[in-house]
Amino acid sequence: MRIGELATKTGVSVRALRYYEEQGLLASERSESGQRQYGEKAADRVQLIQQLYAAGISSAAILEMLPCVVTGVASPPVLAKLRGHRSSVVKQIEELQETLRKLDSVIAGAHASHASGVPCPPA
Amino acid sequence: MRIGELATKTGVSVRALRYYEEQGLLASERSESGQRQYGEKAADRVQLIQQLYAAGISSAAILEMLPCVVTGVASPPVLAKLRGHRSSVVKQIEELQETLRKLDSVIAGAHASHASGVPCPPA
DNA sequence: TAGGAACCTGACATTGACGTCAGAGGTAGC
DNA sequence: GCTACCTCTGACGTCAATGTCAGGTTCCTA
Repeated sequence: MRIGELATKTGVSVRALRYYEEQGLLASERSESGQRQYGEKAADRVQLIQQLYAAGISSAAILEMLPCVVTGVASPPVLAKLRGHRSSVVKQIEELQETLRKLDSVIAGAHASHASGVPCPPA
Repeated sequence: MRIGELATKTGVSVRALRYYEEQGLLASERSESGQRQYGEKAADRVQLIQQLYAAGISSAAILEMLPCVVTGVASPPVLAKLRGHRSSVVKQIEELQETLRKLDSVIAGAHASHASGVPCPPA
């Protein structure tokens, strides 16, 4: 498929896909005329990239670990980095859960101002 | 306390603290000579701000919701936004958990390349 | 009271992941 | 072959949260 189709299929912009290629994260064949051609696996890879981005992992780090993640095989040094990322992801999850608790407590107690008219009472 | 102490206490840079004030997120008293003075509650607020930042919430949105989070009281329109943020936080957590599973499967299967010598086998 | 550390404001620089635009060429239905 | 849409490269713009620097003031300790 061409880049536009991959973009709509994955919900990622054309610009972003070209950026991924620029960073070495996403490969493409080229047609006679120079247009990018993607296979079916490309969509999965794009979503994987997005997922790693969402975990706060930089494109350089993703580049390093991507083949390992895809194949499920990594050497010890890379493995150490993967473990580092793992623990940072765990930490992020914990922090988000804490944030969630705070938001919930606000939401739960918020009925108190139904009639106040001000968006937030003064702190 | 002065800004440097708050910075070391919270692990947030002096520049960031001034930025928070600029955005209206963090108030300070000023000494006779114009230096910022913070009370004890400031450290908690800074950590709360960081937490919300980490949840991907913009400074404008934080500004809007911060008094509510602090006081535990919000009006219906703000409440709706809080719910929106809540669900985005939930989604983030789910995505991170999925990422975690993938990282774990790589880490679990990675012994296979102990002797290979290459950081990552070709995809 | 001297001098270095900490603070002030203001402004420009940086980083990463894109957005956007220009100008040119490719593709596909009619 | 016309037309509308898609794609190409290259380059500059953006945005948010800082970093960093300059030039000056304030604080604290010996």
